Amino acid sequence: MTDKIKVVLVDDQCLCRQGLSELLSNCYGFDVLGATGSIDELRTLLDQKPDLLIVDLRMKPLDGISLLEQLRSEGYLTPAVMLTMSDSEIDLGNAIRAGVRGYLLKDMAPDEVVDAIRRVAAGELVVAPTMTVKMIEMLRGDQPEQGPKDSFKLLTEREREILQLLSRGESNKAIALTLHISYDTVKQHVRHILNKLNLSSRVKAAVLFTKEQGMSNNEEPLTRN
Amino acid sequence: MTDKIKVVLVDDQCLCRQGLSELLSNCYGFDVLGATGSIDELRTLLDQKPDLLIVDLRMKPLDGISLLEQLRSEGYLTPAVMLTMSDSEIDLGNAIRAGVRGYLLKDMAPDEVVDAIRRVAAGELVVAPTMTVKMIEMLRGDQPEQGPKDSFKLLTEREREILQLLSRGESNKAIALTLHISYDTVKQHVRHILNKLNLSSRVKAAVLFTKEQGMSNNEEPLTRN
DNA sequence: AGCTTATTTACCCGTTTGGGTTATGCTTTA
DNA sequence: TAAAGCATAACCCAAACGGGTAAATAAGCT
Repeated sequence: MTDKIKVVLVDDQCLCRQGLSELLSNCYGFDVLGATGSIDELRTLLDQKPDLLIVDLRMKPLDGISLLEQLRSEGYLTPAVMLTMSDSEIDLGNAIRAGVRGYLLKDMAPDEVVDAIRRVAAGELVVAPTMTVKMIEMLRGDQPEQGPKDSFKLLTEREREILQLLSRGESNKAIALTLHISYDTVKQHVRHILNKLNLSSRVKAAVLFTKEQGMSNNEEPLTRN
Repeated sequence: MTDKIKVVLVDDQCLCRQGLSELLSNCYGFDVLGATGSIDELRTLLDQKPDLLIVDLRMKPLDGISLLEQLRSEGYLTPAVMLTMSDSEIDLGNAIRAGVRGYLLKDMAPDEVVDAIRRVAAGELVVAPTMTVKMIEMLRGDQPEQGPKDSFKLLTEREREILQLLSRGESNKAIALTLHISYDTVKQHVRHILNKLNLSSRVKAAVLFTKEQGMSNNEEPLTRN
């Protein structure tokens, strides 16, 4: 008989943490070393050499993927499963590229989750059934995905216009003045941009856009203020 | 006898605006069409076809240079004088590149200012005496300036490290976690970065850095959250 | 005539930023 | 030894931002 599977849960939402912790603790074969939303606490838990990390994707201030990348860069290579609410293929892609061994959805049935985790621990690579469809679409090149360039096509003309100003470092208020529209409208556009590009801050949007734009146009320097 | 010089003052600080307005109004040969800190009001003033704009550099939300660029792009080519507190050679450089006909300092003696404005209106290109030194230094290549690449040399190693994370879209809190230092320390570093690069927002810093970095390293995609 | 999408505006709320200031160790340089 | 620079940290405050929600108008498609 194999040893119990030692898992550590990382989620900044206390409820999910506790829920899954309960669930796994009551299942045969699991040893929940700890459940935390704090990186520092996570580090101490890692000393107990878990077999598997179960990580939430959307966390503040550091999302699951960045967290994993950081741990990897520090030498912690413990396999990880992403457990998240997001059914976005973009998130899935990012997670896979970050090397997770599983991508599970929080709305899966409890036993499905447990089963999936068990399979990952056994070495399988498990993706939530709902997501496999999206994976196939991605691979089939339905939307070649990958290239963020394509993401920009999702934006409307106006949104691209705003993204451009945003990428020049202009504040929402400044953009409003420039385009002669209200501050609230700009905010709304920015919200849409962030949603469509699946980003969470204007800085990321600006950087992404800048990279894609290429340094083709190096005209005006960024000005103070 | 020539007509009076029709000037429009643009400054978001009411005091300076009024002060200069008073000053010029009491001088022979000036016709102050208006003094405003609002862009909309400025537009209506422009209908009176001023001969000269006197613009402050540091204004919120749109700085003087951006403002000028915007006006230029709309077809208003009225000559402009920059009147500012900043004795930074970087600001001077930006202003000159933006095509201002004069760069004056707010701490110049009143009659000097008036005189300088008169000369600009007459077609001269006037730079505050204090600043000419800096101009010469710039030209002499003391710091070849220009290339923002050089600006980064002003940053310490730590600051560059933080700028890099900042340019990945990480929040101050996330950077703090990543580097295992306090949130306040990160803020302090960011402040220094913005000061040294003469920028006013992390977005500008991120974009600048991204452009300089070149898209050489396209590894990790920006992740949600 | 309905339906969808794009654009616009507004309000509320909590978090993040930017700026000012102060201060303590540590290293390097004058 | 003194001065200067760096990394660290803390506190305060006002402004900006991100997210949720709602809604009005216009244009286009079915």
